[in-house]
Amino acid sequence: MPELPEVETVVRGLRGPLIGRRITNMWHDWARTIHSPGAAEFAARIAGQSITAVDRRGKYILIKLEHDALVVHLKMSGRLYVADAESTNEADRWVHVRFDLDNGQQLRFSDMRKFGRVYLTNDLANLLGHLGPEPLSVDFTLAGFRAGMHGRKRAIKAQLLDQEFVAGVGNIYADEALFRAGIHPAAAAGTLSDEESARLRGTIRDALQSGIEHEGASINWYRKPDGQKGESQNHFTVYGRTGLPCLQCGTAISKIRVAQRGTHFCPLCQPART
DNA sequence: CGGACAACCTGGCGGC
DNA sequence: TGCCGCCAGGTTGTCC
Repeated sequence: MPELPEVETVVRGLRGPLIGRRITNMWHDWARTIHSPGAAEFAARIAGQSITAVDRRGKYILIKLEHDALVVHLKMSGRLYVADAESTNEADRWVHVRFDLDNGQQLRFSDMRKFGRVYLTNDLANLLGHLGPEPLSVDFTLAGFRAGMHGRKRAIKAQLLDQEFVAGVGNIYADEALFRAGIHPAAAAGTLSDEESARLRGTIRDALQSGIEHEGASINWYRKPDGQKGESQNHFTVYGRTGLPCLQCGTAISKIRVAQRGTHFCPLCQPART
C-alpha cells in the first residue's frame, strides 16, 4: 500500500502523540512481524525508552528512542496509529504488535496481510544503508539519476521501483511520474535522453509532492493515523484509470504488466520506443 | 545483470 | 449462495 507520500503522512500524524512518550510494555501475537531482534529481547530492550523523534527514510518509519530506533515497514496493508488503551476501532482486528505508552495510550501496528515488519536497532545505517537518495531532498541529483540509468536495459518502471536507485517510489507514483513525463513504462532505462531524464526526475518529485499534499492515497486499507482517508487517490492522473480517457489527449488509458506489476499508461502520450 | 516467478498473507470482486 | 481464480500500495530469494 503505502509509498513515500503515505508513509510521510503517517509520520507527520504520529509526531504529536508520540514524541516525549515513554514505552512501558510490548505485546505481539504474530512472531514473523517482529523482524529483529527476537521478540523477547525486543520487548525487554524497548521497555523504558522514551521517544525523541519520528522520521521517515524511503518507505520506512523511524521512531527514534533514547538508545535505539523502532523501525516499521508497512508493506502492503500495515497501519500505525495511537489510541487510548480502552478504545477500539475497525483496524484493531488485525493488530499484531502493540506498545503501551506512559500516558495510557497505545501505539498499535495493524496489518491484515501480515507482510509488515518491525525492527529495533541502534545501527540504522546498517538497516537502511541499501536505500538510494530521498527523492525530495538535495541528494536526488540529476547527475546521480542519469548515472544510475546509464547502460541499463531494464524497463524504466522497474528502475524506479528499485529502492537502491531512489527510495520511496512505488507502483502508483511510478506510473504517475512516467505519465507526467510522457515516457513509456517499458522503455529501457538506459535509452532515456538527457532531456527525458531531467523531465522524469522532476515529475517524480511533483507526483510525490502532490501525494503528500493530499495526505496519501486511500484505495483500500491505507488510513492516516487519525483513521481518516487520504485524498491522493482523487488526484491520480493515470493510476487506476484503465479504459478512461487520458486527461491530456482523451485516448483510453491502457493497462499492461511491467516488472510483474499492473502498469497504467497512455498509448499516445507515452509512445513505445521503436 | 536482469527477467520470471514463487513466497509471504488476507480479503474483495467478478464470473459462473 | 458458493466456489474459483485473479487482483492488490512491497520486498526478498531462487533459478536460469
